[in-house]
Amino acid sequence: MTSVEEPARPNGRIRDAVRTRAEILDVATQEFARAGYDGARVDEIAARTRTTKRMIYYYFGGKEQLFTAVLERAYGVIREAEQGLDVEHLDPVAAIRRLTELTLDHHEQHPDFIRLVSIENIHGAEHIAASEKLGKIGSPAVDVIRRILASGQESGLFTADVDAVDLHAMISSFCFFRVANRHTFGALFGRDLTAPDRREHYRTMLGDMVIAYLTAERATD
Amino acid sequence: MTSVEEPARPNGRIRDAVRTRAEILDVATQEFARAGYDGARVDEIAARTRTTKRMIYYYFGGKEQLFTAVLERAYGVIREAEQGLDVEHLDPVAAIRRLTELTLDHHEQHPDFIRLVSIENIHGAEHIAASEKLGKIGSPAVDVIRRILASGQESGLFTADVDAVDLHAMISSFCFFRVANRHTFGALFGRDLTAPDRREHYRTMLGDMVIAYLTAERATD
Amino acid sequence: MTSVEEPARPNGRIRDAVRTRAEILDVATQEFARAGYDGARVDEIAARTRTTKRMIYYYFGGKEQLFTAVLERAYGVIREAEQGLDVEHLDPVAAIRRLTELTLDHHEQHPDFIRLVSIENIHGAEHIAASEKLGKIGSPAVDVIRRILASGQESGLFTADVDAVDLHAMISSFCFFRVANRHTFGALFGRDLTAPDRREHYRTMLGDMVIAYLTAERATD
Amino acid sequence: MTSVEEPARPNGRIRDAVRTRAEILDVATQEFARAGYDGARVDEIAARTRTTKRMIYYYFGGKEQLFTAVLERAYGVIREAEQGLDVEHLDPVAAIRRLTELTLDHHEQHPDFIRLVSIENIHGAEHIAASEKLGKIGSPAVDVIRRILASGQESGLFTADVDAVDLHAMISSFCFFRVANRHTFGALFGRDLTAPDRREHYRTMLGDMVIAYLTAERATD
DNA sequence: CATGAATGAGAATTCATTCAT
DNA sequence: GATGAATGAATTCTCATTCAT
Repeated sequence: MTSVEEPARPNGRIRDAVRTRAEILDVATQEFARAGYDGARVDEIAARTRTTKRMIYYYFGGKEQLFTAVLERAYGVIREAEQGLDVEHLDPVAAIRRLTELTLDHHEQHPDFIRLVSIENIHGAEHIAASEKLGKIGSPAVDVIRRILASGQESGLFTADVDAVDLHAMISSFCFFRVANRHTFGALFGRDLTAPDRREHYRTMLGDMVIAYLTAERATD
Repeated sequence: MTSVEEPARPNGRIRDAVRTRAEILDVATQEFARAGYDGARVDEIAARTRTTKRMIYYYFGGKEQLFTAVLERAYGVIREAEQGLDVEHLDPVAAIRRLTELTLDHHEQHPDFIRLVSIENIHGAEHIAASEKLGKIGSPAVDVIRRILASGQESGLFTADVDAVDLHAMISSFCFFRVANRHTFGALFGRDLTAPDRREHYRTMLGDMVIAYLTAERATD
Repeated sequence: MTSVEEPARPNGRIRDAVRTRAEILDVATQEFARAGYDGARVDEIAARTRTTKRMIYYYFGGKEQLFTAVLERAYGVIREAEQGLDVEHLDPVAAIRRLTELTLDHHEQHPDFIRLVSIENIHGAEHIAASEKLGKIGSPAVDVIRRILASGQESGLFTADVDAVDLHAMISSFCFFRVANRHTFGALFGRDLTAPDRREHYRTMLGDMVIAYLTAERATD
Repeated sequence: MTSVEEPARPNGRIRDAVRTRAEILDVATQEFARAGYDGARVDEIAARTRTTKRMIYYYFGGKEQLFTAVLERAYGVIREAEQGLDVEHLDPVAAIRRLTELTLDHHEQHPDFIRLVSIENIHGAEHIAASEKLGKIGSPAVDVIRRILASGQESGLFTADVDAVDLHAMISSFCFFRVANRHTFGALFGRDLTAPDRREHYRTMLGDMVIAYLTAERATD
């Protein structure tokens, strides 16, 4: 009889399989983010990996599915980060300000993710649609916003009757644009939206705007 | 002002050349916007034109230059539209609100332009850099904003010490995001940011936010 | 007669081996018949089996040998059926007619076998040549024909001086063609040679033809 | 001005195009006939041609369409040959005998065509179905048979009430089988159905059989 | 100015087979 | 006996670009 008592831990080969898969995803993320879906080369991805092109097909099935897997993992990372948001102990105004700052920082720290999302939009979000993992996953950030808004509205601090998803869109817009469109914006206006010495400026500006909006005096309906 | 009038009576061949060039640009705009730079096919562009593929090379030199020409024309159209902005007869608050509305409408009406800009950003704005026409062209909209801000600040209506380019970025962010990222946003949050029956909602929301920001009560520095 | 009985009580493993082997052959038969030798996929065969691809190599050695094994078993089935032919108690004319009918029926009932034979002919019968089991095995049907012809010629019923192998070829031709070429024939002539409601027609037609040939009045040489 | 008086004849390049196309078809016919659809290699076909693999895709679109074009031409050749059948000046019996002989000869002379038809049947005649040229084209041979049968039946020489398409199937069966299945038949029965010194034997045999069938004494219905 | 034919270089994908356990 | 992971070598197909006229 062969040894049946295999350790519960995966053996070396399986462990390698997991690592190889992750390595392919790492490289593919960079390559897709760098060149777009059609611009990325499976050959190039393979070359920058310790495995062969053949393994990409073995693990993922094809370029399309590889891109989907890249997206899935990228969104997963974002979700994890959002789950780590810890702002609800602050008062509503401070919480929103902190949230906008963290959102801006986070976008700045993940330019590849931003690019992947731009690319996926060029392709009509078809990979998200094809993914089982990525159907309406919502976002922890929206949940956080929803709770802060409820708290702020209850206390009368927030006068705006704004929806959490819409506010999330509003906040994300600037954070996303700042990174995604920095090349054309820089080229056309000569201003680098992601210059480190202007980061604080934009963090403040975005926070000011959102807070101003939420707390503005409003005529009684 | 540059001469907008075409020279009187170009002969038939020149006229055809102009028309052919325009036709190629029309089709190429759609095709690049649809599929991205690498996803677009020169064959496909040619096939949807009354001329042949050879003409694309004759007129533009290659795919790269064709894309640059597409970008140049697209930005030109935007600039022309911005030059038509007529809001300075309004009081600063109304002017800003009107400007945000027009900006939002304009983005919605030009999804292909939005896509081209996303695509150009994926490619690091290298075509803008290579273009002679598109160096730091700025934008008439920024000039308009600059003048409104000056007026509003002078009159004390605007308390914020905001820069015109930054405010332009802020306004554009939401308008751009709403169109560019509508696919992923819709897929992930189940909300169509460009649904016609929500357009008014977003116009108001964006205007409210910008106005709130500009007019917020501020502690004296 | 060869021993048909399996050895008493093979142990479980052997039994499994026998069953696994048979299962692979079943699936491989379908797959080769469906797609041809080169069109068949070892992966596909394995996937439709309860075992793995590795087992195919373990049991058969490779795709080539698997196909040979499929052929060997298919010819074996045919031979067994032919051995069951029981027409010699009939008078020669009735016996030939019955034989043609059974042959026609049998071909119709084994379209996969027909396809395998077509495929093997495309490959110049190289697998038969490579097989130890399939060297000039002849066919029980030919033996039956030989005996009927001898009887018919002896009694003067059959006037034709025909060879058993040739007559077998003649009978098989139509039965084979009717199944093997039904797709092209149907597509080109709009007639389905294997339509159930025409089966009786073709059985009669073939029998008539063979009988007419064997019993035709002939000038004395 | 450039010379407008181009000769009505196609110029050198076009002429080459026609020749190149024909050359590709020649080689592809051999290669597909030799190895089957899946066994054939586009690379191999290209290598045996004066052009490159790229041209095969330029001219035909792909392997599938190339095979279809090969089939179309092969069937075209057959039809042309059948249109040259000149047997109707003979009396019905002689005409049928001559027709069977010519059919047998023709199959023997076109083994590649036979193989292509076998291959197409393995693939369910899908390429014929996809071809615009090859939909129910029927066959001139059937028309000839139809007229001979009518004449023979009218004169009372032919007693059989046989349909022309069925008789064509019957005659073709043997001619086809003799070539298509010669490898397996030879391997299993040790008889070469296409041995030159047996050709006359089979021509006679087939003619005898068909004539016997058509002229057999029949009980009055 | 205009055009159909041509193409080199490369791209994604597949397949039978083997290895480590 | 049995198995999932791995893979080298091919295979089909594509694409931007240029040539001859």
